[in-house]
Amino acid sequence: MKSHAKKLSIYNSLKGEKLIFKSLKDGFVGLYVCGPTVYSNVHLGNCRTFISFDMVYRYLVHLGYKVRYVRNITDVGHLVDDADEGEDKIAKKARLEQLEPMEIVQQYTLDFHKVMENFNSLAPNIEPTATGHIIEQIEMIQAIIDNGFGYESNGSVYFDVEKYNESHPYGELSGRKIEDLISNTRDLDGQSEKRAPLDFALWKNASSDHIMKWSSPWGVGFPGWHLECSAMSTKYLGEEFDIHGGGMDLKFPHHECEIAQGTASNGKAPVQYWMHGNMLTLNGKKMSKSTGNSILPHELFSGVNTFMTKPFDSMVVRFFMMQAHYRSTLDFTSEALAAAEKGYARLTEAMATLEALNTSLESSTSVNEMIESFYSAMNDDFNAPILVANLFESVKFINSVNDGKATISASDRLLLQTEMSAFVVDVLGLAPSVSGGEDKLAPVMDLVLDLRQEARTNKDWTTSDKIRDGLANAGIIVKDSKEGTTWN
RNA sequence: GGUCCUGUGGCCGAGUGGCUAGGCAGUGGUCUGCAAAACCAUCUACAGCGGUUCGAAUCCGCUCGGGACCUCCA
Repeated sequence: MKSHAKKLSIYNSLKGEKLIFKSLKDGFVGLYVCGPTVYSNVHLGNCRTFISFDMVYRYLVHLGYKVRYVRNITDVGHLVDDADEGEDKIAKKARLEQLEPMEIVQQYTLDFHKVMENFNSLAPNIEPTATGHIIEQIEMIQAIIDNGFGYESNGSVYFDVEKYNESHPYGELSGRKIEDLISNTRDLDGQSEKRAPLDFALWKNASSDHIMKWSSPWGVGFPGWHLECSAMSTKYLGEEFDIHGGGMDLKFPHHECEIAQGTASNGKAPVQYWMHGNMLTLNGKKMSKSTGNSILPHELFSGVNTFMTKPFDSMVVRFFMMQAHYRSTLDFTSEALAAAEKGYARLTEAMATLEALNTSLESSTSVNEMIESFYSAMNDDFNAPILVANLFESVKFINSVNDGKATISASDRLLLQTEMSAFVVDVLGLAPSVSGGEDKLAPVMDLVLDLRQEARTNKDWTTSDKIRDGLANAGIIVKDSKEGTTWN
């Protein structure tokens, strides 16, 4: 464990303040993140949350924690309509497309994995599915019933929110009072199976034509949505674990229900630190599948979409996201992406420059201080934008050394190289994209640039510029400097 | 309607009771055969009105604007 690990503070949504992070078990962190519902392609807004927590995971690992990172796949259980006449999203989609539910699940799970890989997001240690944990969910429901917080009604089981609220505060995460919730609940049909409108489903009775269903002590049915996360986080991380993350929009009711379910089933609040990532906006509005205000990753990479003027690389998009704090909304525009693209190029070029930098006996600036600034940024609730700003201070320094206006010692160069790479590649997860086929191109470029250099020596500017412009048309930028000519 | 968040310069975004993040764009230089890159310098800010304070963009109140949740949502 790095000494910096002791200084990490995290904004805990439950307390509403930044607190020094202390894991339940020294050196170990249990991290649970609510994953996607695989009933359609993940859009960029979904990706932001997962990328944010990928960064969190990466930094915890960088600090030396042994992290068990669990992120679920929801492949059943989201009710499309009001809970009383609910139909699960996956089942609905399956009916529409005449497919097996698990076909839908497979298709979009693969898509999700591909997209996350594109964004250089690390796979979680465990990626459990809701359908794979029906037994665990049934057991948890039984425990909730046994403890007096759940009741059966017509083959369905509901969580008794008001009963729970008598002994535990319901709404503490989202800052709601139960009286307000009751008075603000929409009108429901009188024939509700629920005792109270606030009660939420733990298990839903399935009608005969429902295609995803399982046997349970209460009859054939399917689990309620909120339950899977409780069951799976308990199974893999324990009744109490360190960090639970997810999008801001899941705070209520989903996460509130998780707290209630965990507490009702085993008497303990499950989570130490709740973390919520903010929304990605498009045209100033939350990105959302249902409203159509969303963009898919591949549409962004290919440039085929109505929002952006050109295609953007996945690493540029990731860099762009890292320039905003995870708790702030981030607005997605073509102009902002283009700015990020240039900034990212500058950062990666400086890192390449650093490797070849001439060294001196001493450094003209404190490299140690620079590196400390990387840590202090990230230790302040994973403040990636400050880290990026501090990295650019280093970029400036590197370029100054390259210009002969500043100096760096050999040991500092090595140190800076190691740490910049650690923060840019390992923590921010920015992997300079590997372009294939360069092996064959390199000798060709050597030849072409050789010919151009001959022309330049002969002051044959027409020929040398023709070569440079021609290469530029092919997407290869040639740069001349005192040390020679470079290209990319 | 209820609860909560937010309003920063041309754009994106940090931050915070006094020391004007950062990126992109702009302007003027240096360098260069010319470019590009880089470096140096530099211009646009803290929604409005009032209050607290020696001092507020930062705290408080009001007004106006934007957003989220309250129903599936990352």
